[in-house]
Amino acid sequence: MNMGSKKIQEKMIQRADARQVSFSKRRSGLFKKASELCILCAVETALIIFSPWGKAFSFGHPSVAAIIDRFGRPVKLDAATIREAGAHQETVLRDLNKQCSDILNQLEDEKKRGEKLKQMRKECQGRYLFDIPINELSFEELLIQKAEMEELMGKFLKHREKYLAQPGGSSSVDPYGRSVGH
Amino acid sequence: MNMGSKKIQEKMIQRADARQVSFSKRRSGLFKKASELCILCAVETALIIFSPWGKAFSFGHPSVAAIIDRFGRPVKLDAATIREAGAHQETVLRDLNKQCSDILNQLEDEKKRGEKLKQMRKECQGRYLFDIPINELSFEELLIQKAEMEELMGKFLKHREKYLAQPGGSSSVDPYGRSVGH
DNA sequence: AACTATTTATAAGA
DNA sequence: TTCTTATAAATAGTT
Repeated sequence: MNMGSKKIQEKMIQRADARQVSFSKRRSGLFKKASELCILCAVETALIIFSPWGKAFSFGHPSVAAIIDRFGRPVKLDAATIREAGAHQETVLRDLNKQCSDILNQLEDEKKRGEKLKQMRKECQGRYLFDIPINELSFEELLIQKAEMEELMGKFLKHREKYLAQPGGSSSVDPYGRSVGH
Repeated sequence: MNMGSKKIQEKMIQRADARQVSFSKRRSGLFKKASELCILCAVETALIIFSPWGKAFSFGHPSVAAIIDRFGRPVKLDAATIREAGAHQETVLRDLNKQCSDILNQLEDEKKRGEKLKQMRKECQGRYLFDIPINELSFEELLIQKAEMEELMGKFLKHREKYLAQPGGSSSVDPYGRSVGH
């Protein structure tokens, strides 16, 4: 029987290979949850994970450094701070959250698009198997494929641009040059 | 219809009250996941969340400060705090971490225990309704109950042992005295 | 990496 | 707020 996600464990997973796999899965799950929390609830979050081999994985919204900075400062909750926060935070967070949202959405789109491409490739192979070479695809079909490829490339570039332009959110490299885990 | 956990959202929850509730739930879920990751996969993790009102919630194994330190940034602790905490801080945090871990895992046990107790009470009531007072439970039944209690206690002790043998856990209080959210 | 049986998380509703 | 419940999401073991 496939045990599925069997009852929650309460101690270290003993088998090293299973532990490594679980680490991968759970790490990615944790990053996803953290990202969702930021987006859904308009909060700021930093998450740092050190693998057993000392590799750091991090996520930060708006950035790990910003959160750590803020964390290292004594909590300031005077009237002025509250006013200030009330006036600007909602707006700023809304913007950042939207950017984050967009990226997540685009990720979904890219996934779908990837599936489409895979499907298309499969169909081409299918044609070939039925003795209809790819180069006999109709001109219209080729145009459509070209347009789709271009759209895909465009989206990808746009996505990259946005990512690079963005000050925080989930970055692919943090201020210390470590890679990010999701 | 109860919508349950409807399809994942991709943007900020609009209604403030729902957002607050979701924040509570997801924050606690995130802390739980982080704690599980630490325990199951033997890794070190720090998680900091700032609510929209500036309140910090943190989790760290072995401690938030240790992780931030390791992450490559000097922890901003003022001299007074450091002197005050002195050589014992790490140890104290470790203990607190352990306690927190224990609580998480004991929650499950306690739930079970509660169910069992409820069941037992129900059975007793049933007996009473049939005019068989509790104190007339057969000797065998009492023995069984005693054995069950002992099994529970044994489980609890074993569980505790396991944790004490373990080097770290999750923290309930950070170096700045902020409360932890789970 | 993909699958799937299960467990866990959680959005609404009471 | 806490509990319940329907449903979505995560994930351990398998292939």
